[in-house]
Amino acid sequence: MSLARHRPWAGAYSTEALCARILERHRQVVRVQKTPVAVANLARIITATLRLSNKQGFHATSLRELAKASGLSMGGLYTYFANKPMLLSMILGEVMATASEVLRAPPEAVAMDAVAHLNWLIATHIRLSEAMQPWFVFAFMEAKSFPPAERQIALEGEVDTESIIAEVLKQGAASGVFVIGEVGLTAALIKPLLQDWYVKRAKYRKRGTTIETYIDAVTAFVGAALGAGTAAAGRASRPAFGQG
Amino acid sequence: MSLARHRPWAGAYSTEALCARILERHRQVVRVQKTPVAVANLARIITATLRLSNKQGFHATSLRELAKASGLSMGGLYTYFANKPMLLSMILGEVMATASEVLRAPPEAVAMDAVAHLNWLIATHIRLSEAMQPWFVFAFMEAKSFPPAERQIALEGEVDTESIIAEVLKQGAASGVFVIGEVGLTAALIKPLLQDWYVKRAKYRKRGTTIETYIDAVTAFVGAALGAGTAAAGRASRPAFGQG
DNA sequence: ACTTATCGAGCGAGCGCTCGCTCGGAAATT
DNA sequence: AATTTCCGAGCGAGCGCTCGCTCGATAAGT
Repeated sequence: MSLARHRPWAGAYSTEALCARILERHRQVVRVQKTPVAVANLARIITATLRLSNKQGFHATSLRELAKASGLSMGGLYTYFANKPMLLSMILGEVMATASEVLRAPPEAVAMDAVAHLNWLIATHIRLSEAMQPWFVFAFMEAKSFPPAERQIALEGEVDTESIIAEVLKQGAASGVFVIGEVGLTAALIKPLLQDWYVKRAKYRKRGTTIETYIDAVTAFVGAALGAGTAAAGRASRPAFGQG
Repeated sequence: MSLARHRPWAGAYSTEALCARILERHRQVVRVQKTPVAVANLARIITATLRLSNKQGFHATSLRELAKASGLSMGGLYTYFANKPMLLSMILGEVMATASEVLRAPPEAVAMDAVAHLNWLIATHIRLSEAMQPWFVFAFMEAKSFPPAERQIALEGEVDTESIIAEVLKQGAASGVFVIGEVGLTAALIKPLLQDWYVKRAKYRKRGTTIETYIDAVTAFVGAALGAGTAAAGRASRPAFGQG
């Protein structure tokens, strides 16, 4: 399937898989012992949290609503987290960890060539944010109304992504394939182009823009802006996903 | 002063001026009769609302907090709006109206040339969002957790700006100064570059990026992406502000 | 000039309600 | 029988919002 070829992580980044990782990370606070039960319920809780929060905001979502939507009771919820902010923190942490992990592991073939590497970063970031769309929207929208400690994590996530981009830009500028004024600032400008796909998803859906079209558009736009010789080289990144 | 030259609206878009316009628009709901008193108090209320909401979210800001911060009482607040959502709506409406008004009134000299027009749009949008920074942040962050009717207004504002950009792109593409795949999608990609300045202001402040640097960077980035012959033409837009 | 009547602006305790969170016991599993 | 899981009524706190009230300024009456 072409869909599978483009999203080799369809399984690896399913809600179930992500919740299993969250459980690992918070084993001492989740009071339910049986792992399969815990993962299943966590998945129901987090699915409901993402759905309701992305509609009306995390703060405006009450635990009673959440209990009803997830099929657990008030008390049941509290066997999975100690308090409401911690639920937020669980989701946020998982998004940050996964994003950093994925973006820091480019295929070898791609890492050698700055243009290919940048195009891979663009495509990968957008596809990952598509696979984990509700998670990314949540992290983006809710991060600011968070206690300082956790907000710091979110901020670092943003800076982290940018520094990955900046690193590639630096290499490309050094080898002469990119023409860039200031590397850091240019990386900062590329980031919102990647985020727009999930932040304003409704808009693109209404426009009828597919993810492939969007990736191609961003790749071409950024490529042209950086003076990369062949913007068409963007296409080189796609087959690389097939081997995942 | 160079600052005044770059922001001829420093007075026209002050909190006081904006609140005076809000008062006009909502005369029948504000029960305070004396205009100077009403404007002054509206300004205190809205300043406090923007400050608290941008820190912790509108929903998380209670009217008791707001009363304390604005120097009015609970009852006093309710002589200026009928209910809490309406306070939100007042602010949102003012941002949308002002943005549309300003962006739809380019200087004549600029409107003739697509490149100059686009660069003027970029610079103007960024400078307006700087002058009204708390307002823009508020509109961006709070719009989604709003009743359908008002959310629609926010959405239309977004679409409105994009269609202004798209119109200029279309002209430029027709006259051959821009090389653009799909006009609508390209306009959609330019928008987040304008928004990033106020959405992630903390980041740019930390980087030490000035607004002039940012405008130049976006202008150059977009210019190059569109294949506009002289990206340096961006500078032509700035003196035009002096005449305001 | 002095008194009195009127009024609009502002106050804040208190209403009904929902919030996040707890805990003793029922139900299910082993 | 023992242990684990899950339930949901109930707690105090805080919410948006109301309303009877005070008070200083202005207007009217003398």
